[in-house]
Amino acid sequence: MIKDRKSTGIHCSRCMYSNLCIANNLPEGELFKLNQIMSKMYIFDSGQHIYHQKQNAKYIYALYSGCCKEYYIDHEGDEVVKNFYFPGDLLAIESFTEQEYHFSALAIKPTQLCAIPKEEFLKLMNENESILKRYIHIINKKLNNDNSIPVTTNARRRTAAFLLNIFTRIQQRKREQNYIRLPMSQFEISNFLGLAHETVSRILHSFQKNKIIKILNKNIYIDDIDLLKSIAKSS
Amino acid sequence: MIKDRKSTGIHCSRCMYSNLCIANNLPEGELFKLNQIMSKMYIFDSGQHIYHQKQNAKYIYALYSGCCKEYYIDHEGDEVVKNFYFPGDLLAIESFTEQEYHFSALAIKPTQLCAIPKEEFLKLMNENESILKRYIHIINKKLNNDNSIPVTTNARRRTAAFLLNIFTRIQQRKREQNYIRLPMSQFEISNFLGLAHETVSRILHSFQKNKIIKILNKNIYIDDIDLLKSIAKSS
DNA sequence: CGTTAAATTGAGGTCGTTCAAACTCAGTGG
DNA sequence: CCACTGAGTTTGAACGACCTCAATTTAACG
Repeated sequence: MIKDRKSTGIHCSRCMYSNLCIANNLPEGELFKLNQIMSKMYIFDSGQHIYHQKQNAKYIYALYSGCCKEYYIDHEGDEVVKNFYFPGDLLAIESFTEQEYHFSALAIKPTQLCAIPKEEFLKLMNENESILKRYIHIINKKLNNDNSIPVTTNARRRTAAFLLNIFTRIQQRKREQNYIRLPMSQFEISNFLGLAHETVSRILHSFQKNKIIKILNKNIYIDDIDLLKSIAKSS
Repeated sequence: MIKDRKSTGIHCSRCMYSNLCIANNLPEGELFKLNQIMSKMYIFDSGQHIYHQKQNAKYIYALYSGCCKEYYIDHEGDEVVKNFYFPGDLLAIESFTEQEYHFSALAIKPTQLCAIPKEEFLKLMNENESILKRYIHIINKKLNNDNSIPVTTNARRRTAAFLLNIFTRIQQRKREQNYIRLPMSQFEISNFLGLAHETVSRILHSFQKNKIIKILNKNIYIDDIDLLKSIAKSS
């Protein structure tokens, strides 16, 4: 569903997550111009697609609320999850200078997104130094973080790194919370980590046995974050 | 060693690889300004460092000739190779908005680099739309290519994908060449692919046995690129 | 030509996968 | 309110890919 952004009352200056997003630290004039070009909100239910691979890419998106997964289907027909996105994250920036979206994006929670028209945004960057700097900074962070889970390590380490990554990102958004309500299934986690879903299940339960985490339905409580960190680092 | 770039006679307008680099398709005025800020050439022998992790990051670099590896040392003290770079490639862009370099870079061939001062370059991007567009395009390509070898696949597939990647990049630079002179050791390849170096050796020789490649010292001849491609795709 | 690094080859062990089956839980309809 | 359903998860067992360790051969370079 598409809504007029202004009618929703949503504005970067009132957004809880603007500090994570493009709007962070922008001078008032640039913030105003940025909101001018973001005229639309896209709203999706769980299970709905934001966009499909190879679809014409007119927008990038700032996630306002909810959660998405970005994925593609490989040659064997298996899903490969490239990333998960939370409020304040930008979607589709890897397709910014491309005609078509590289991946597909799907809402795994009810999700609202601010649509950023690429043409107008490029012009804004050209004319506003703070927006340019901010955008390049965001791309650079993506360049560094997307590689944060090493190419190859054992499954325990990958899984620990994943939990920490999600936990950190949720902590940044909601303060003082020692548990994660994982929005994605273990199957999706396994497709993200490149592991069998049985392996993910086994490792989560071995973490629980070692009193590192506690699993209650989809809630995961972090009991020993230091141990989790040491597992994520060392082999 | 550092040289004055002008004195070397090097200029984007005469560079064989400018089409791969920032200079691609720039209007003359922007090309001129770009060359104005690139006042220095950095020259290294094999085995010398371009920069070290955590070193103050004043420049990004355009590789003019030679070859580099980008790497870091993990918590176990093992080398993790993030990428290899060829003429026309940009180094250190992931540190563009950071104080310090994220990784270390080392010449694995005698190498010349055009140093691009970050501050001046940012100003250029702000004032010149073509340079901005071009740079964002380059970052986006990096974002997409760095993830081109899937998180997890079997060693055969990774190795095939690696050979194709290197082969394609060398083909782009030197026309009509059905062999690769690999500038990096099998040990470095294994550190890039996240495999044991013995595994890399075994797989290369299994490719040779299957008449996909021919290995002569460090030269690798591609005899059946279609088969190599199909290995890189399917599991 | 000699020294050292790089590559090859083999054997054994381990981690993660695959296949199969059982279980849990939320949602649906009777 | 309860049985049924199906997706998601758990658990077990066996296999196989890749790693590790060790020994040897080959290539690189002063």
